[in-house]
Amino acid sequence: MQIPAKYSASSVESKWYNYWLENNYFHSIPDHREPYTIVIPPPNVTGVLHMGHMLNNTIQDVLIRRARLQGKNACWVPGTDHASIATEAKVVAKLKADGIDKADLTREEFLKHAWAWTHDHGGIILEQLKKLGASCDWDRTKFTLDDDLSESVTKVFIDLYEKNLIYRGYRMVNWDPEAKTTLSDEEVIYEEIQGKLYYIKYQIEGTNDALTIATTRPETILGDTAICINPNDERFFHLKGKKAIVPIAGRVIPIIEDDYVDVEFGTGCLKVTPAHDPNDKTLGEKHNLEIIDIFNDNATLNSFGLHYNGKDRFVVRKEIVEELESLGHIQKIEPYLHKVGTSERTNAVIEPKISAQWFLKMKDLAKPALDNVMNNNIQFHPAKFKNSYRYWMENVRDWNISRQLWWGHQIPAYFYSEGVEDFVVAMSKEEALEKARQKTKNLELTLDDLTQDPDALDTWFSSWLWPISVFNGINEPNNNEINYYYPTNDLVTAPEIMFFWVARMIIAGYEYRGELPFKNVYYTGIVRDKLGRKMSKSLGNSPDPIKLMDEYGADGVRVGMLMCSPAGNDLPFDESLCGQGKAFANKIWNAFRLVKGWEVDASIPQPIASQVAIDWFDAKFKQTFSEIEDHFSKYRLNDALMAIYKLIWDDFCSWLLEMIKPAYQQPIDSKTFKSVIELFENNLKILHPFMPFLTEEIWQYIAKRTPEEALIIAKYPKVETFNEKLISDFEMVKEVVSGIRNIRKEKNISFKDQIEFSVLNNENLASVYDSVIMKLGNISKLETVSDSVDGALSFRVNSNEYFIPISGAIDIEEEIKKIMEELKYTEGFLKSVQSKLSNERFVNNAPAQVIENERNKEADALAKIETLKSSLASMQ
RNA sequence: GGGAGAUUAGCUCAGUUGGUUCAGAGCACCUGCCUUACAAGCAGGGGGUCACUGGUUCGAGCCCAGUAUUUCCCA
Repeated sequence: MQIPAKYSASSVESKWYNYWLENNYFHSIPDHREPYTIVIPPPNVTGVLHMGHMLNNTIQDVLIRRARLQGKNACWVPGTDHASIATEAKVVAKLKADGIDKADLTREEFLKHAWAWTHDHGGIILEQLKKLGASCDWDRTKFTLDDDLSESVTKVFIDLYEKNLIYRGYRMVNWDPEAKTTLSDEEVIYEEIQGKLYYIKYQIEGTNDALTIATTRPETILGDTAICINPNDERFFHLKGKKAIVPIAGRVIPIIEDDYVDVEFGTGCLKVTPAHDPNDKTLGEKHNLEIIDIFNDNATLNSFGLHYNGKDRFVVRKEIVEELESLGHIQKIEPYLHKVGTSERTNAVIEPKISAQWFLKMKDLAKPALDNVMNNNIQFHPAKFKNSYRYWMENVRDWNISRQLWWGHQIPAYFYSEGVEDFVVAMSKEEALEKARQKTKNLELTLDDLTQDPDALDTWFSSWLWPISVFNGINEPNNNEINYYYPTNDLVTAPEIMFFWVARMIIAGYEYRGELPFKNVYYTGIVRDKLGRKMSKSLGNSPDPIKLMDEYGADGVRVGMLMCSPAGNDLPFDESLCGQGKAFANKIWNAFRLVKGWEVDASIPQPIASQVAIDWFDAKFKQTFSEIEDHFSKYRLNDALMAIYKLIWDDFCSWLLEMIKPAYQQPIDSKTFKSVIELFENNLKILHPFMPFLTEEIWQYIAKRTPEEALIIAKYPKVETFNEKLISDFEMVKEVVSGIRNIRKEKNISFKDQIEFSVLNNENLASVYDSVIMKLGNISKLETVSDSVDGALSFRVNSNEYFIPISGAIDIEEEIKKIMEELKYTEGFLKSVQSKLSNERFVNNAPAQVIENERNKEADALAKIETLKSSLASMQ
C-alpha cells in the first residue's frame, strides 16, 4: 500500500464521513446498553454556521464520540429552531426588498412566504455541521415547527392554562415600535445616552403658584394622570390634597403622596404617567390612577396627543418643548446622562407600553429547578454560574410568552366575543367550539364566531420542551424512547442563554417528567476576536468556518478551538491555533509513515532498548490516560486534549519512536513492531474524539478493517494501574540524555560522532537503561566507574555523575565554576529545607506526609552535595 | 445603582483541602541544526515582585480586608 507523503485533510474527511454515514454508526435505537444522550441546542433554521456553533458542536462531538467508544449507546439529536423574531424579521425584510409590505398580506400568505424562505435556507447549518464531523443521529433531525413538536407546545400551553399557571394580563411590556412587537427584558439592550432633563412647571389648581417636575420625556406629559410627592418632604407640605393642571392638555390631575419618590432626585415632584413607565404603572395601580395611553403602535401619538396626533414621539419631544417654552412652562433644561432601552433586533428605542399579553406564572414552577441545581443534582460546569442562576431563579418573574408575530406557534386561545376573558383554550377550533358552547351555554355559537388569538408564542416556549419533545415525550409520555433516552446526559450551551433556555428546560423537565432534563450543563465561552470583541456578523470580524476547515482541515480547526477553551472562559480566537491543529495532524501522519515504512524481520531478537522503551511508554500511556479521564470527569476538555497532544508528540514521537527506530534501512524486530502498532492504536483511540478523521484514516491504513472494526466504534481503553518506578527512573534517563545533548552542543560535538561515556552510579540506576542512553546519546562505550574521571567533561543528575572524555584540553576553571554554582544552589536549597525541619512549630503542625517529603528533600540534597564536593576535590 | 467573576511569562491559560525542586504548560521569541518520518520539523535556551497594600500562619500564587483595573449578569 502506498502512503501519501502529505496528509490531505479534505479528501480524507469527506471519505470517512460518508463511510460513517453509510454504516449508520451515528444512528441510535434503544437497546440493553447504557444510553448516553445529548440534544443539540437547536440553531436558527435559517442561520449559517459561525464560530460559536463550531466551538459548541465540536465539544458535543467530542463528548458523544468518547461515549460511543466507551461502548455506550450514544445518541446525539440534531435539529433547528424556528427563531420567531429573527426569522420573521428576515422574511419581512426580504418581502420589503421585493416591494411587498407585510401589512398587505394575510397571515396565511405571509406564512407561505416564511415557509418558502425556510425551505430555501433551512438546514444549511446542519449540512455545515457534517463538514465539522458532527456525529449526530441525522435520522432524528427535528424542527420546532414539526407537527409533533407543535402539538407538544399546544398541549403544554393548554395544560398550563388548565393548571391556572397561564393567565392573560396587562403588563408594561417592552414595545419595539419598529418591529411592532413585544420584547422580553432579555432582548432589550440598555445604552447610555446623553439626553436632557426638562424642568416643567405645572400650575396648581385654584392658585397662581406652580410646581416643577423634572422629566426626560416631556412628550409624555399628555399622558400624565398625577403628580407624586414624598409625604415626608417638608418643601411640599403645602401641596397635599391639592390638584395640578397638565400644561397644554389643561387636564386637572391629583397630587398624590408616596415615599417611592426620591427627595434628592430632580425637583422632588414626580409626574406620573402610568401608561408609559413601569414605575409609574405600579404607582398608578397603588393609587388607582387613570391610565392614558398616548401612543399608537408605531410610537406616533394618538388622539390623546391632541394637535400632535400622528406625529412621531421624537418629533413631538422637540415640538412640545418649543410650545411649552412659548407658554412659559419651561424652567430650565439640563444635559442628563441616562440609560435607554433599545431593541436587540431593530435598535429602536423601546417604548414601555401597557399591553394584553399571555403570562406563565413562574414562582412555583421554578422551585424544583432552583433546588436541583443548588444541590448539584444538575451540575453546572463551571460551577460559578450557579450564583447567577440562583439569583435569577429566586427573583424569577412571570414569563411573557406571547409575541406579536405570525411566524411560530399561534396561541391556541379562541375568542368568541369582545371581552377580555371571552375565550377558551383548545387543541383545535372544533374543540374550542365545544368548549365555548359549554362555557357560554350558548349552543348557537358557530365556528365563524370564533377568532384565534393572532399572537404567536415565544420561541423559547417551544425550545424549553426540546429534550422531551424530540423523543415525543409530551404527546406520548410513556413511549420507549423517552423512557430510554431521558434524562439526557450533557447539555453544551452558552452562558448567555442560561435564563432563556437552560433554566426553562429544567423547569419543564420537572413539570412534565418529574425529573431533570440533563445531568450536566457545560457552559462554553464566547468566541472573540483578537481585540476581545464578540464575533458577530454585523462586525464582520468572524472568519468563515467553512473556509477555515478547507484550509486547516476539520480536525485542525477542532483542535485549534479546543486547545484554549476551558469551560466558561471566553475564547480569543486566533487562526494560528488552527495552524497548530493542522501541524499536529501532520506530525501524527509522519509518525505513522515512519512506522509503516519499517520492514519487519521476524528473525532478529528484540533489542533491550526497544523493550525498555515499549514498557516505559505503556506505563506512560496508562498514567496519562488516567489523567485524561480525570480531566473529562471535570469537563476540562482543553486539558484532556493537551495531555494527549504531549503524550503523542513528546512521549510517543520524540522519545519512544527515537528509541526503537532501527538503523537506516535496517529492519525492525517483529515483537517491537507489533507492540508499537498496538500503542499507536491506543493513541488513535483516545485522540479520536478530538480528531476523528485523521485517526480513522490511519486506523484503516494500519490494517484492513471490517465495518465492525472501524475506529469510531473501537473499544476505548480502561484506567489501569501502571509502573510508577519505571516512569520516575525514565525521567532520570531523559535528564541523562539531555545532559549529553547539552555537552555536545556546548562543545560542538556533532551528533554523528560517537562518544564514550562513564557514570558514577550513586543512585543505582538500573543497567537496563544503559542501552537507551547509548542509543539516544550515540555512545560507543558506556562504563560504570567508582571514582571521578579525570580529563573529562561532566554533568550531574541527582547524585549521579556522568563523564565524557574529550580529546584536547579541558577548561578546569570552567568546570569548577559550573560545579561551584550547582553547589551553591543546592546548599541554599538544603538550608531552606533544614530551616523548616528545625522549626518546632513546623514539625508539630505540618502533616506527616509533608514532613516526610521535606526529609526526603534533605537527603537528596545532602547526597548531591556529597557528589559535588568529591568532584571538586578531584579537580583541585 | 445591585450582584458575580477575573487579574500568574509577549499571548492564551493551568496551578486541586495553604506544604515536594512551585512559580508551570502550549504558542510566540532567541540560538544551533536542510540528522534519510516530519523545516508544519529536531535539539537547546531566555523570559514572571503571581495587579497593589496590609493582615492571618511555622509556611501564602492559594485564606482575610482594602485599593486599582477589567469582564459578565441584573435593574
